[in-house]
Amino acid sequence: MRNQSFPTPNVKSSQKTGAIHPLPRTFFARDPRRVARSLLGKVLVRTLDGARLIGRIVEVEAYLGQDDPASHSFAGKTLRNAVLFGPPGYAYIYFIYGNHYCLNVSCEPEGKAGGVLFRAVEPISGIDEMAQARGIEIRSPKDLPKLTSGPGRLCEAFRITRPRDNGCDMTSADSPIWIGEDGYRARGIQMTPRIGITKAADDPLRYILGGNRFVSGKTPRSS
DNA sequence: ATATCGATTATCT
DNA sequence: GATAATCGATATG
Repeated sequence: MRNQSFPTPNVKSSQKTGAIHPLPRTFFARDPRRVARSLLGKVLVRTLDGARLIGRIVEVEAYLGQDDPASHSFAGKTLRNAVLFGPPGYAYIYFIYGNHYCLNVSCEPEGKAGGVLFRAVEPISGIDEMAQARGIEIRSPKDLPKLTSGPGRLCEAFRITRPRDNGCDMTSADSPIWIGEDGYRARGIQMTPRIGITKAADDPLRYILGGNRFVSGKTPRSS
């Protein structure tokens, strides 16, 4: 049995994509809060083994660097977090809980730490490959969020690992992982506290497209 | 419906 | 030796 895309007679606007242009490095050379907000509605592009996986960014978190106790860069530069202190627009990938990888992009000018964590994307293209990478079967549209809703899930779906992908340039369409802009306009942006942290847990540094069903966490049900 | 828990390892104290 | 920017499974109301 193989996974199969189901027909999409009425494609939503968020799932359409025309020409995709990479974001310039200056986009990332800013405060992670502004980068995070600006990244909503952009697309994450993964090229691997001739396949192109695309997801629209619907949930991110800002990590501020040396002033932010929740940031990996809070205690200073180490081998692990070096990318966060380097130039903007590069992939910082870490391994967590003995199980999962998580993807960030470095922000701020070189020398100042900061990053944005990718928490969820809406699958746009390469759904069969994502399902295979996740080891799950998509039987209905209800199953789609299991592919990429959550930082560990999206890395598994896009086959992103630290040994292979840490430090890769995310501003070039020639990179295996990059971020692009396709004309889509984000709407309904909301801010909430970040997920899964114990320090600075109340700061509203999580940015989501409100109402988008691919945002991680419990799906709100109407009464 | 929510709550709790085990997996499994890089990194830092 | 303890912890962690998570996930999926299981238990319980």
